[in-house]
Amino acid sequence: MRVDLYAALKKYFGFSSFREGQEEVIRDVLQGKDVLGILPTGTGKSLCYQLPSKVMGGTTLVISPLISLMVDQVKQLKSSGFQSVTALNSFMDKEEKQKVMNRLHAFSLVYISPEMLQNQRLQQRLQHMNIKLFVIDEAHCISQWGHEFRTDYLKLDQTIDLLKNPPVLALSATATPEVQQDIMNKLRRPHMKKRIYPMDKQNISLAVEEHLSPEEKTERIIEVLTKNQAPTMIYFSSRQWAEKVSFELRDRLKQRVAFYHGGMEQTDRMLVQQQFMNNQLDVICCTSAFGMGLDKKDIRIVIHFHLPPQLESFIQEIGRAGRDGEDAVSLLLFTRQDHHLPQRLIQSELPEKKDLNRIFSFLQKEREVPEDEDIMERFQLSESQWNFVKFKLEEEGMIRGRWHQKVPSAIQQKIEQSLENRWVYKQNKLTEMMKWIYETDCRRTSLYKPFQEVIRKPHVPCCDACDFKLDELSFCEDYKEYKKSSWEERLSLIFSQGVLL
DNA sequence: CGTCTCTATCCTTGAAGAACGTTCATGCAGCCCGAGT
Repeated sequence: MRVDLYAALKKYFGFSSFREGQEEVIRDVLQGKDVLGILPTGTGKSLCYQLPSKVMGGTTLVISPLISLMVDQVKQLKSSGFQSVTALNSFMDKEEKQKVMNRLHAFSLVYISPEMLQNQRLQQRLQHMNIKLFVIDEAHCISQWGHEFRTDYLKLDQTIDLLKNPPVLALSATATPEVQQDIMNKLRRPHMKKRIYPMDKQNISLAVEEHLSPEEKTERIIEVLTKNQAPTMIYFSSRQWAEKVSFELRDRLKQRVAFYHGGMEQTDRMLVQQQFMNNQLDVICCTSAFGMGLDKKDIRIVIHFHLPPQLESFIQEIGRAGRDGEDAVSLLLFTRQDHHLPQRLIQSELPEKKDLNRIFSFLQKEREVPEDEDIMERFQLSESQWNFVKFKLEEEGMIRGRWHQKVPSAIQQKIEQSLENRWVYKQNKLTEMMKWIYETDCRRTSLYKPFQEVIRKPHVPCCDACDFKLDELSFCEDYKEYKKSSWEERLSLIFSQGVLL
């Protein structure tokens, strides 16, 4: 198929040139290749499937991890003139869903969650459609969330088969070679065309500091944010701490501070995010719930109050700073005890060997698989722990719906082995993170080395091991600009962004 | 000495009620039946 890509780009999107990587990915996709695209945030990953979808016709299916991401995308596309776009999700009422389902073939872009994709009715519907392209947005979720947390991410390969193997495009902003391989393995597409672009941020200075206690960390944050006033994110691994520190900061800083985590009401979450976007809040104390799909360009400071469980998470989180290309800073604060928290999180995520054995012998006796809640209650398992076991049993064909078999010892051993591997993997990831915080050589080099061969020279002071001194830093954002604007301007800003629900 | 933890989606298999499109499978015990000794 010969297409004038530039004409199409101009016609449908109004741009006259591509950003780095877009054209290469699109050409591969149009040639029907399976593509793994790792493009840095802000390069417009969505264009990589939106343009092909226009050119190829038929339907492009986009797997997306968050309803809010899907809704944003659909809203944005519709406002720029793309009509045949939809997002199937649980927020739709029955009627609307039925309506969309009946004319699903008429949509050129369909956004959907991996969970909903497992719906049998939907699968049957999709089987008889002309699916031209299967896109996985935020594809690192396959590797990062698929194994325990959202195991439906590991079932995508089966669905792709069911759809008679359309070309697959997996997109992400951060993936180590290891994660890239895992994505390809889990999709059972070992020969994807790799389009990998550097992800080291040349405008972020890195600093790590050891402290003696959480209180000392808090004092340090107050010190830094008193001197530097600019949009700031502070990452926590605990909801409680996020709230606690946000109250403390609210009392003692000039800046407007709020917290954000997954335990909050949807409406509160949206409110906080919108306020932060509109510069009505300066500092957000958040857990990892905040960030994916966040498109604020002028975040200047990202602070880590706790240790992320792996370097990938850390890189993703600091990558939210300085998307406008201007100078930004990452500061990680740790104490000698801090590895306990990620350690406990790993434990709560994976079952133990004895849990496995108890489940196996239970299935030996029982006829039916109980409801998820019942089995979790019975064996005192977290959702992730049961998800892990359940998926492994399904993968081996031991469970299908309500039915199950007695698990032969060979398969028991196989599952035990994969559990063991997973423990080792997670443990190693944490160790890698720990090693990095005690690193004495250049932090930039050691941080990005696992991701890419060549690390580019930063445009800003590099890191605290090189030439960066946090105490000499002085961000002083000018908030006047916003405060001056009239209520009409502010209102139109709010309307143009739109709100979910 | 005791502390004590993150991330999201979906309610899918219905069965007597209007609007194209589609249609399928699991494990196992126990029973019946017919063939071979």
